[in-house]
Amino acid sequence: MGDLVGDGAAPAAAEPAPAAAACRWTRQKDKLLETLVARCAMNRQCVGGWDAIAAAFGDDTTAAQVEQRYGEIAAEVRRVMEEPWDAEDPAIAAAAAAVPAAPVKHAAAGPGSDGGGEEGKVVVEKKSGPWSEEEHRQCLRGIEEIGHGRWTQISIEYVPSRTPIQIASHSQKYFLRMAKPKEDRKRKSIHDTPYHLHLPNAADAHAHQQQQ
DNA sequence: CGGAAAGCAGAAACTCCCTA
DNA sequence: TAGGGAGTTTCTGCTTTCCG
Repeated sequence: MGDLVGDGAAPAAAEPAPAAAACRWTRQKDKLLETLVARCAMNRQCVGGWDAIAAAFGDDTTAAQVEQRYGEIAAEVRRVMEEPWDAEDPAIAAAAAAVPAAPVKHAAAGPGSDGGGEEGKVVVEKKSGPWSEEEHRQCLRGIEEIGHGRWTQISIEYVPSRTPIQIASHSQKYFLRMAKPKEDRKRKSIHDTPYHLHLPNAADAHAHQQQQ
């Protein structure tokens, strides 16, 4: 791995852009854009701004094109988040896929997992051990707002201190506990933390899990 | 267009820690 | 001290993407 995403495929370089305004956005470029923007957001600093991001593409993509494209993606995400949740709606699924993603998961990988020498790479420390109430609440919030099963996005946007695997595992335990009658809960746990989200999908998700 | 590879998510087993 | 709960790890299957 020598780059952020895309494996250095230089995606858009294959096809000459006829005009700057007609920049061709491939899925890979979108993903790279999301990653770069997320890096800026997570660092709370964006040295170079859109110019720097545009330069990172290594082709003739301009800062204006980058900004416009990100605006489109962000608008779509906002639209989805503001609408009533309907998991059946394919448009929502598509928009969810466009939510900015950062390469933070790599930070949780074992030693030597990064190729090394990647300057500026986002390194978010992933803690282990007991979950705090705040992490638990954020996790539930992520499940409620993004949806069950999108652990990677929940990790990025709601619980950056935990890896997607940790979140999946934690939610697995949570739903198992929720499935238990209260009288059977002999000990209190973090899962009993009073975050009263209605979790329309929580029960469904668990039922779904049980089916599979 | 078909096959191969990679990534992601689900499920379950294992281990450790804490509470009764 | 024993049992239960929580966190981690690993395996498996599915989906998506890339390459010939």
